Amino acid sequence: MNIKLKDGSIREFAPPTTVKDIFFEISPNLGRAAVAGLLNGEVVDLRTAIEDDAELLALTTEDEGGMKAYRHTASHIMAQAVKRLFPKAKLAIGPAIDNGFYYDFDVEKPFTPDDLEKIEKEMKNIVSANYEISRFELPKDEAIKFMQDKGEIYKVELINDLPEGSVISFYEQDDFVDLCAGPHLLKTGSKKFQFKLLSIAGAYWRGSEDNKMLQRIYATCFEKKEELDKYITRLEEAKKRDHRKLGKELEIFALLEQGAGFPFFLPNGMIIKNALIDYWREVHTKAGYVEISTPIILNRELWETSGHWSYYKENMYTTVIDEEDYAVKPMNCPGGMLAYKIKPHSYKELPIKMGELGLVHRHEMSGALHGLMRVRSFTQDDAHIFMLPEQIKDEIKNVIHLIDEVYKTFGFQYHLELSTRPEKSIGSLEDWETSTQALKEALDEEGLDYVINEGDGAFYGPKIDFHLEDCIGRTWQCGTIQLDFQLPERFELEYIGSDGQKHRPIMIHRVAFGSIERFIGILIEHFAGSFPVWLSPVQAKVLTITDRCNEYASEVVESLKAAGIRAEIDDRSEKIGFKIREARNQRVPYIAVIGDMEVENKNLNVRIRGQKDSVSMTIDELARKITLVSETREIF
RNA sequence: GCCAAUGUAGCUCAGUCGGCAGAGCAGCAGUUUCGUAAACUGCAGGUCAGGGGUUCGAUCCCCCUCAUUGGCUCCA
Repeated sequence: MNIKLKDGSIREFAPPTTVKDIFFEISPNLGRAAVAGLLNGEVVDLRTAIEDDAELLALTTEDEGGMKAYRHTASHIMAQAVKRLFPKAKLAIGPAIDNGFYYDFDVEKPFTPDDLEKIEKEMKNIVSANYEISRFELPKDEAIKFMQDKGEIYKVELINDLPEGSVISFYEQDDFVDLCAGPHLLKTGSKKFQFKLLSIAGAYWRGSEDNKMLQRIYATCFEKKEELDKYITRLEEAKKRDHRKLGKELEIFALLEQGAGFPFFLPNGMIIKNALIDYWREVHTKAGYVEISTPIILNRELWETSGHWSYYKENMYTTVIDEEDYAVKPMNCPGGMLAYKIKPHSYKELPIKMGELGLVHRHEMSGALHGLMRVRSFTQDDAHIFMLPEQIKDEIKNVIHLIDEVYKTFGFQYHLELSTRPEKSIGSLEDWETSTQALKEALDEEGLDYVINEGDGAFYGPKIDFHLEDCIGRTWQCGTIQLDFQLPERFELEYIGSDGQKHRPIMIHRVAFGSIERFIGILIEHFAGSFPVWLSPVQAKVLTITDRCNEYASEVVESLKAAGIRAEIDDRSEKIGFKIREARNQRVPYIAVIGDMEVENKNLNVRIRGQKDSVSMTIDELARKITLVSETREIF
């Protein structure tokens, strides 16, 4: 395990043997440093133990394991506070999570925001009291009885599920005892906890909607006040960038109650959407794709062939017309399969890359809808690639390159995940093996890092997912490359090989944006509304200082428009400061101001977004600059 | 779908312990002609999400519906 030392350097660390044994016994799941553990039968602060070791200087809580112990101890403190205030509350689980922790409770009445304040206050009392935290173990039957006596039915269920003979540990602070694998800090006030209760939410017991819904309290927790503040500032920053807020302000899209989950795209939004589509076509044409368009509505027979009618029906919009069942497409694939089948294909044609910007509709659960990120109708930038088995690796590489090129255009960082065969799957083990191997080799040969998610693939084939990282560190799964063993079978796709025999092609689905609507949502947040020039709904705005300049200003706008630039005039009789404020709020990248001086000199005073000082230039200079920045899709 | 909260003017939000509904911004009409992030005056704008109930009277209390928001993956 690696330890971060006081001087910031990282070094390998073998825990002292006496600590090591217990250390891993206490926190088998962490596998990394904890802040507290057992040493010679006693709970100790491991950091002290480590500091005592001549070779080791410090184990910082920047180490994830350490932070986990903090957060988990904080969750116990919260549980204790809740038990004090609501003695009837039953405890479920309370793990540490990214940036904080939560605890699930079964309470008669759901918590209110007022309760949160009270709980937080009580937690602070517990921290101030600085209770010792001690650990004890019980055999399974006694552990069950212990929790039964306390009426903690959820804990009893948890213990029941633990394997026979396993060590069942409890942590106790003051009069509060909780079943827990640890690790924890030594005292409830070992360090002043920097926490803040964030929200109340319903959550099913063990995540299953068949179970009772419990009340979950989410909280954030850090070691240092500055870290907590930083995290809260980040949440606020994310809120400012929220695409739902900016989408409304910048008139990009609208969500109306007449169509929950069906976004309306407004003129500004359509400029962005069309610019993305133009770009998409440019990139795909260059990469040898052809484009098709398949119908939105198709009959039941097709969806039975594809399997959607039996497996996906509850998410599809269906209707009966002339006594025949129809469904609105939730995916483009079945139509794409039919398009391939329209004529016989020779091996010489493969690979065939058929792209489709397909509008799909899915009946998502009402509670899952979220702005443009989770909608019920969206455009997938889909493509199906039909190929020979020996073409898999190269084609995967081509797709990886293409998606990489697309993401770089927006300045996105991303990471890759490879998902392998799940337990329930179709296709022969041999097919899975060769195709998973092809995906791996493609990634390895490109020298790419990736995470492997064993058993996380689709039932019909392995896949590579692209997870975008936006500028405030959140990740979004967008691109995906999926092999599919199912549809070519179901649709009996064929090609004629060099042997004159019929063979089944290998097929992949892939998307780069994923959903154009969602991608726009991500772009809004990534750029905080300040889109690159090529996507900006208004690229240049011409502002007049007095009415005397209106005529010249109109000429300027006309010549910018003639150069293919999206330009607008603001010749209202308002003060220049006011007009500039509005143009800036609209995130217009080039603001040209025209007063008597500019009319006389036949030039412009231009403010470029993100630059402090304005510059003088001619109309031609501005037009050339915008055209260049737009064509190169520069980001600024 | 489930739990909870929310829904008042185009936007952001006050308000009514049940008695004719408010502000700022935006809009419109004037005035102002101004040099880099908010000029001034006036006008207009609402079946208080929709439906039902209780009441002399409901935007407010109760019920239903719709929509929105935070969650429903993190396993003692």
